[in-house]
Amino acid sequence: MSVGIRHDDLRRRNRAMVIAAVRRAGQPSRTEIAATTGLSHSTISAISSDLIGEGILAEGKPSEAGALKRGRPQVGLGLNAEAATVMTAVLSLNFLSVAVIDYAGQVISEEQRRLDTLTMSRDALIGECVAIVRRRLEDPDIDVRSVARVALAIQGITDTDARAMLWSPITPQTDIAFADILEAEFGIPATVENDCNMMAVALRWRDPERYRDDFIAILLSHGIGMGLVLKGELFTGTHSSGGEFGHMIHRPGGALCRCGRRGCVEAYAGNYAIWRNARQLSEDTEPVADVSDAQMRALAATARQTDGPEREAYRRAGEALGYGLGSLFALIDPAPVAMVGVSAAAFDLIEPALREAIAQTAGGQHSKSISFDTEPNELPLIREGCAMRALTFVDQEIFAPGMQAKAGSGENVA
Amino acid sequence: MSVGIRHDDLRRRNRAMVIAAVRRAGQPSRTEIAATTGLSHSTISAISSDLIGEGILAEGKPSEAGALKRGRPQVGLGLNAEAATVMTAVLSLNFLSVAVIDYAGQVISEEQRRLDTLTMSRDALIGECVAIVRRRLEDPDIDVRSVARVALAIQGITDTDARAMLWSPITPQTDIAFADILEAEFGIPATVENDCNMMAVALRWRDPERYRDDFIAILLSHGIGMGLVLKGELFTGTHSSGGEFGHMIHRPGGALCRCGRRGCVEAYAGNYAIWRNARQLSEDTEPVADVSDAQMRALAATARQTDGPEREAYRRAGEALGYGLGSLFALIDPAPVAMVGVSAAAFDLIEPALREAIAQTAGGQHSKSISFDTEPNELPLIREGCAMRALTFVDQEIFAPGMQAKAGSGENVA
DNA sequence: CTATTTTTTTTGAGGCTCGAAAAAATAGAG
DNA sequence: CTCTATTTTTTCGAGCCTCAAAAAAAATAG
Repeated sequence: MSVGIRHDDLRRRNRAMVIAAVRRAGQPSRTEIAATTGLSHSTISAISSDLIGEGILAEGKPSEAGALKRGRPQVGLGLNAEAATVMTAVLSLNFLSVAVIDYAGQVISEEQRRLDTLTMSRDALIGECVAIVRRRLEDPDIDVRSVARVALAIQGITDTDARAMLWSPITPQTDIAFADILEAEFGIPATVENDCNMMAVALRWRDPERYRDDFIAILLSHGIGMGLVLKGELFTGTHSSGGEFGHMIHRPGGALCRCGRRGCVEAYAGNYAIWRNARQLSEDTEPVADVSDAQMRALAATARQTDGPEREAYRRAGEALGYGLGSLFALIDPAPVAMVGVSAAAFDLIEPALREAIAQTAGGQHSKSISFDTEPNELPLIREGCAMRALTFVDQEIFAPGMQAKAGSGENVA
Repeated sequence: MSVGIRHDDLRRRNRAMVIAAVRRAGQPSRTEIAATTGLSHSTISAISSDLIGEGILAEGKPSEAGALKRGRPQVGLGLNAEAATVMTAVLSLNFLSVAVIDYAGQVISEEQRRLDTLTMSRDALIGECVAIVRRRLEDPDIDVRSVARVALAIQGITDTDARAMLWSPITPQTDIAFADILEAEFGIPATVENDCNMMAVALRWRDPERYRDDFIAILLSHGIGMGLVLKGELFTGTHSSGGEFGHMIHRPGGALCRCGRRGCVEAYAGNYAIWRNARQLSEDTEPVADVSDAQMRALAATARQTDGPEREAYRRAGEALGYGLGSLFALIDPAPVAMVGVSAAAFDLIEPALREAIAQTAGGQHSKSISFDTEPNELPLIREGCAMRALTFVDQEIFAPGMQAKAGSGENVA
C-alpha cells in the first residue's frame, strides 16, 4: 500500500506544484499560480519567495505584461535559466545527437554525429555515447557543475526504471545499462527513455489543447513505435517501456517481421515492409536493414501517381495499422492519434485503408471521432520530449527534494 | 494539473490510510499500522482514537492475540461491523443477485432471482433491479439508514464514471443509467461496475501474494471479458470500462462474433464459438444465444476422450486467446493470468495451443514465466469484488470525508 | 492629488505530525 | 507475591504548514 503522508511532504509537494505551474504557464503571476494550484495566496507568496531566494525562480521584468489594467500590476515569475542545465542525448539508427539545455528550456550547446550503429561493437557504441557527452561537458560555455541530469532517448525497449536499454533495432547489442554507465562516468544522474514515449511527452507540451490526458503517438518509420498517454500519465509496460504497438499481431503466421516473428503490425507497416510489398517481394523475404527517407518519399510519389504495387503496399500498411489501432481501442477506448515519422508524410495513402479497417473493429464505433495529425519529422520531437523529461526530473528531485539533497541543489545554483 | 495539497487533506488522507490498513490486515495493532503506513506512533494513536470514538474502528478482544510475548500486549483494531452496510448487486445473463454486507465484510442478507434478461423490456429490467433492492432494504434485519453505498456489477460495458451501463450482451437495451436510477429511488450513492473488473478486485483481496500490482483476470464464459490491474490500479478505458480483450481482432475478416464484427478473439474462444466449431458449423453461423454450463462441460468431456472436432474447437480457442494475450503482452508486458468461468475448467484443453500461440508473439519471450490459474466459478468472485469495491468507497468517502459529509456519516453510525 | 483597484506580503490562529518521555500492561525471575 | 524487564500505547511540547484577514504596495482614473 502507498505510504502515509508526512508533514514535511506537504511543503515539498506544494513547492513542486508551484515549479510545475511556472514551467507550464511561462510567466504566471503569483495570483495565477494560486488559481491553478488551488493553494492560498499566502502559501504561494511564501513558497515563491523561498524559490526566488534559492535562485530557482526569478521575477520577470514588469514591462512585459503591459497590462493596462488598474491596480498593482502583476509581476510574472519565470524559471531562472541559470538555475541548472540538463543534457539530452538521442540515439537512433546511425545517428547520435546531444544537446545541453538551460533550466528555462533553451538549447545552449549541441552536437550531432553519424555512426554505424548496426555494426558497432558494444564498447564502441558505449564509447561514442560517453565521448560525445564528455565533449559537450568540456564546452567552455557549460558549467559542468550545473548539469543536473542526463536523459538519453533510445529507439527500442528500455526498462521501467529507465536505467537500461534492453533491446533495440539499431544495434545487435542488448541490455546496456546506459544510465549506470553515464552516472559512473560523469556523476550526473541519468535515465534511459524510449524514443516514442518522448515524442508523446513533447506533443503534450507543444499542444496541450489537443494532447491532454489521452492520446497516442505512433512512429511510422523503419519500425513502428508508440508512445501512449492515458489519464494524463505516460503509459509504460510493467517491466519495460512497453507499448510495443508495432509488435501486436495483425495476422497470425503472416509476414516476416524484423523481430523474427510473423504477422506483426510492423511487418506490414514499417518502411521495410512497405518497401518489400511495393517491390512485390514475398512476405518471407528477410527485411532490409534500412530504407532511406528519400527512397520512401519516392515510393510515396509513385504510389500517388499510379495505381500499382506501391499504392497497394501503402494500402496494406493502412490496413495493418487500422486493425492494430482497432485492437488497441478495444482496450483503451479511442483517442486522438499523432502519426510521426517519414511515412506520416504519406498518410494520405494510408488513411483510407486504415479507416476502413478500424471500422471493422470495436474501436470503429466512434470511427469518425478519431482524428489523426501528422508530423513527418520525429527527431525534433524526441529531443524536445527528452529535454522536458530531464527538466521535470530536476524540478521534482532537485528543487523539491524528498529529504536532504539540499546541498547538491545549492551547489548547482549559480 | 493536479491540485495543491491543502493542510486539512493531510489528516483526511492519513485517516483513509489507517482504515485501509485495518481492512487489509484484519486485526492489526497500532504498532503494526504505524509500520505499514510509515506514520509515527503518535499519529496512529491520535487517528485511531478518533476512529474508535466515531464508531468506525473497534478494539478487538485481547484474548484473540494469545501472544505469549513479554510486554504490554498488542490490542488489535478491527472494523466495527455495525459502522455501516453496503449493498452489492450482480446482474448477469438471466440472473440477478443482491446482498447486504456489513462494514466488516460479512453477508447479512441476500436474494437471488432468475429472469429472462434477453427478452425483457427496458422498464422491466430496471424494475426488477429496483424491486430486488427494495425487498432487501425492507428486510427487518437491515437498518436502511446504515446502507451507505450500492455497487451494481454488470456483464458489459460501463462508463468511466461508473454511472451507467452502456452496452451489455445480456440485454438488447443500452445506456441505462442505473446509478442515477438507484440513487433517485433510494437516496443511496450507487455505482455501476464491470463484472470482470470486480473479478480482478476480488482476486487481489483473495490472494494478494499472487495478484498484487500487475495481473489479468480473463472471463471465459459465453463471452470473453477481462479485468486488468496495472501498477496496483484497476485499468479502465478512458471513456468506458474498457479492457474489451474479447474484441481485440484475432483474424481480420474472420469468424462472426456476437458483437456483429468479424475475427474477434471471442468469436473463437467464447462458449458459443467453441460450440459452433465443435459442431463444425461455418464461421459465418449466427452465434447461439446461450450454451448451458452443463453442455460446455459435456463438450469438454468429449474433447478429452476423442480427438475430434470438439478438441479442435478448444485448440482454436486456445490459439485465439494466445495470440490475443500475445498482443496484449506487447503493450503491457506479461503478467500472471487468472482464467475464470466455465471454460476455465477446460483449460487443460486450451493451454497447449494457447502457449504455442503466445510463443509466436512478442509476449512469448517470457513464455515460461507466464503462469495461469483457474477458477471455474465467476459469480462468487464478482460478488466479492463488488463488496470490496463498495466498502472501499465507504472507507474513502464517508469515513475520511473531503469537506463536509460528516453529518451523513454520523447518522449512519449505529 | 486623491480615490479606487488589484496584487502581494504580513500576521495570527489553528492543525497536523513527530520525537521523546511517560504511562500502561504484561511475563518472568526470585 | 513483588520486582524488573519488555513491549505497546498515550501524552506533551516543538516545529511546520496552510489559511483567512488585514495591511501594504503599486498602479490607474478622474
